[in-house]
Amino acid sequence: MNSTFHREHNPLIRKLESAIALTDDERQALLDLPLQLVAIKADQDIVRIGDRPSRCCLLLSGFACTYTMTGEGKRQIVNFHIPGDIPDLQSLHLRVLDNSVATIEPCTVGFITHQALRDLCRRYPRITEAFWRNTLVDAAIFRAWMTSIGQREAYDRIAHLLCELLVRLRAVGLAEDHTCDLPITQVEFGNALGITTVHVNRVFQAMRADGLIQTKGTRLTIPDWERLKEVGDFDPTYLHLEQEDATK
Amino acid sequence: MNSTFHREHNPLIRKLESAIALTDDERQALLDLPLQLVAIKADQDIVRIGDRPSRCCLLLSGFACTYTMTGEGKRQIVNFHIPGDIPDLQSLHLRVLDNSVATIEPCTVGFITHQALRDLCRRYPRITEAFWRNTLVDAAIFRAWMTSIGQREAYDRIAHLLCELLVRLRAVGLAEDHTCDLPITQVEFGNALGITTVHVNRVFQAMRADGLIQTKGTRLTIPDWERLKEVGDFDPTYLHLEQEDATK
DNA sequence: CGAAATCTTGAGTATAATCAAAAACGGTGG
DNA sequence: CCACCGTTTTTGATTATACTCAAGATTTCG
Repeated sequence: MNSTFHREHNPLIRKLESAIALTDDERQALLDLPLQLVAIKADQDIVRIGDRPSRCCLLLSGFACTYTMTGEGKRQIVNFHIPGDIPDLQSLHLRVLDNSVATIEPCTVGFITHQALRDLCRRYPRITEAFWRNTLVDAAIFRAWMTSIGQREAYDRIAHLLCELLVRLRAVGLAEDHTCDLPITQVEFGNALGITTVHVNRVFQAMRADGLIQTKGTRLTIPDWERLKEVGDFDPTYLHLEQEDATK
Repeated sequence: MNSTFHREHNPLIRKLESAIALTDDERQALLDLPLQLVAIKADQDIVRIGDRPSRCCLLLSGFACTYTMTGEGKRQIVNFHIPGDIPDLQSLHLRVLDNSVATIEPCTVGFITHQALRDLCRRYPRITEAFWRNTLVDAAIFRAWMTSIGQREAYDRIAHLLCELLVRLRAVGLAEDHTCDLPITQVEFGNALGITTVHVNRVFQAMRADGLIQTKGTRLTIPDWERLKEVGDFDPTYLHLEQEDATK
């Protein structure tokens, strides 16, 4: 549980390298980061709103999500997380968490102390920039989701989210060209898109009937990527993936 | 137009100081930042989606907003900006802008080159942190808006936004306890909240009838702050204002 | 195999959208 | 100071997307 496995840092390093070229020193410093590895069951909070954490969590395997709750008990998922993400990186500079992070399926996470991250940032300003940049891409995703939730009808909204997830998964090698494993339930899609589960279900059926998506179990296949992109009004610019091939 | 007026930096310095205590050196470095002052008319884009800017804009006076457009031409405002904000600070690390920024009323902005900001950050890591923190607070605002748009009905959504705006304006000295000047039209409220102008209007009337708000011209008065907070399910934590008095 | 979670279906309803047009407001210039 | 024009706000009638509630089917997993 408390051991440090350097190889586990790979998803993070891969993600940082997609934005900036790391020197050997910088890569080594990242590999030397002490990680506390923890396996977490499905549907468990990793961190909770109101916490004042002294560490961040690096998602190493599995899907997770960031969410908030209204006073009436309604849940809004504001982002999904895939391996390589640090869902609570903002806690490095914001004392109190204004959201919770939960697993969607069984996950392994690596906890990194703020102290270790601060030392790393102090020594390697380019790593600071890369981390900062990551939080800026998250913010861009928030803007895109807000636009979808505020302005698009449910059908297009779902199409947009599916496009985003496929592109993000491809960027970390977790999806083939037009198919991927999505452990997200219809309840969770509803929580993310601001629509009820019942309506998510009806829209999914319509999309299947229209030949836009195919599902078996958690496996999602996109028969016609161009058409899905068009329906979802999807422009991947906001994901700021520098290697363009991932977004095609 | 191209002159440098040190006194104009004040809104930025005030904002940074609300989060971290600046040393004299740091404050002086901020005062020495070269600013290109520009006056901009109402309803003009300051920067536009797709741009690859080489400078950021510091809002010195007036209201502005960040927005995106869907392919169908619908507009989503994702944030309002008040003096002291740097609406496009993310362009320092994300090459392409994925949103536009526009004035809402006549504004004065100060353009700061990326070069100058990078030099400043290199020399003063704590200023880097303060800037990073600012972008993290913006992201927190995005999360809060997403929750509102996705989960709250129009009436509560408007109440929540009015609470946020009043608290933010108080934090920069632009509002008294329970009243402020809001140059935001009902069209713009609709664009920000994901509801139509017609519906915004009907909800405003209901809120006036319920004694939740009073308006004359652009002047907004909140007769019962506690009740508005309750209706809007407003918890100011996400604004991460360290001086708590502003949020009461 | 069996319980729990997830997905699906149906009927009735509500919040908010749409479309169209009128009233009020705010600033400008004669 | 008042007339005028564009913007913003307001009103009305109709429609639609999505919600609610409730229950049944299916899948998943221990």
